[in-house]
Amino acid sequence: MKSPVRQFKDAIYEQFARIGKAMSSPKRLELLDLICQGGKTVETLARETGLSVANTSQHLQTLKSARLIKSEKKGLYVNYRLADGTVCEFFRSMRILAEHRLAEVEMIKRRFLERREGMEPVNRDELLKRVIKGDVTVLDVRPVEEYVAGHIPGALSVPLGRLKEILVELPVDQEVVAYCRGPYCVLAVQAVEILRAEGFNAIRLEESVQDWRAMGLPVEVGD
Amino acid sequence: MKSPVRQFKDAIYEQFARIGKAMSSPKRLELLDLICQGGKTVETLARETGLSVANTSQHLQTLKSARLIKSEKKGLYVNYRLADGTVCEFFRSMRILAEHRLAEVEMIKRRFLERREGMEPVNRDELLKRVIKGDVTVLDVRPVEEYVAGHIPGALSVPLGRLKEILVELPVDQEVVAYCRGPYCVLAVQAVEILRAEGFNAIRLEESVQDWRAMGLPVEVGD
DNA sequence: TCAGCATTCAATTAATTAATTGAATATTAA
DNA sequence: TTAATATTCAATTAATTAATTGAATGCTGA
Repeated sequence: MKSPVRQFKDAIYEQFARIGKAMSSPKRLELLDLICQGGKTVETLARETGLSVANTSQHLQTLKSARLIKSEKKGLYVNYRLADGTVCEFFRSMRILAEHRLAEVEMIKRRFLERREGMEPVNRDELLKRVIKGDVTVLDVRPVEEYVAGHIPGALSVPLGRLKEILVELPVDQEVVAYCRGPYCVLAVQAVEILRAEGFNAIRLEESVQDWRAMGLPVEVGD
Repeated sequence: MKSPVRQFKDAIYEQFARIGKAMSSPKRLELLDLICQGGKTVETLARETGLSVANTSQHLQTLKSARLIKSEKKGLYVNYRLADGTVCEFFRSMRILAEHRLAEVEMIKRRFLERREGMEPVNRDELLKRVIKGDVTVLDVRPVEEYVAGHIPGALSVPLGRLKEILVELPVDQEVVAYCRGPYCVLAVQAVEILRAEGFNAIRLEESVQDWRAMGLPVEVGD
């Protein structure tokens, strides 16, 4: 028979572990990361992650039962969104801890990016300063909904698929900075490749809107 | 065949999930929480958590392979300690997220404490101010090693087991504040019970040294 | 009311993980 | 060298979890 103190501790740590369990599956983390960019339907999330819809739905329910996300039925679709802004901050702190403690993360990133061009070392603080100052053209290459849910002030919404159509409207004399969902999203990498092929002086900003917000900088909502 | 982008994402989120997996077991979280208080041997950790030594050792190796803790052989004993102060901060942010999102945590705590006395509502900010100002007697009722690893400046090390011997040395006119490993550790609760039974005006500080540090307050190391 | 669609549920299989036990290893002191 | 002790390893069992499939539910517009 367990002592009351032991029962209490077991019960408490079991609760804490609900968060850990929810965040112990790679696919669930990918889903959560996507949901940090704004509410999404099951189908959208399934498409983005390469999971089956049924499997996606199950993972979402796991996240939901850990109270990390909420769902809301809108007509035919179910929209999943973060339960709370603090969940996004927590996910970010997990990402940062992993980057900090697990050298593998940096290795995987380097191995992936080294074949792709446009990834020469950039002075990130310097780049951020120029973005803040507004003397570069900033492109948000995520889907429009994510731009609407929150973007860097002054950024133009140019989803990757529409980038080519829009090229002619960009000022040729100004540097172009593309950003997406963060360091592990490849949309901005691809955007920079396209822009450079067209002769633009383009560069990628690794930071996401969430990083931007975490740095205490203002985020613009809507279009 | 998976696309290179998918391979990249799978690899990255798999790394993130290492942290989540390590933190998905209640017992492992309890071990990690204990290690946040300072380095400990396998045996000590096994005793504190009620796990078998072999089982404790296995959990510790899981935490170690996620790079959350480090081990160091000291003679006959193996000492496990945090890999990094940021791990403790991360654990704390998980605890706070759980408290914030999971109403069950508050319920479990209330249910446990309501039978125990000395838990009437306390103005926590007010209490903290008095502790900071130093016009109360502050007792650190954790084991001595934990006190040595870091304690609230001005606190006296009085491990729970030795509290009764030391009672006569306490000033009777001053309020006594006891603290331990945080809100889910019961040492300070028990200390307050003993102190009150002896006629002291005693109160529990829920905050741990880690909370104290996180609030930007100084922590004293050594004795 | 019916057809079409998004999502969830239920059942199955495969894979992973926790706990237990007893043996093995490594260090220290006799 | 040996005995004692702390820890880890290896093997087993029980439990949990992920992915898959096909059926069920529930909403919308015809």
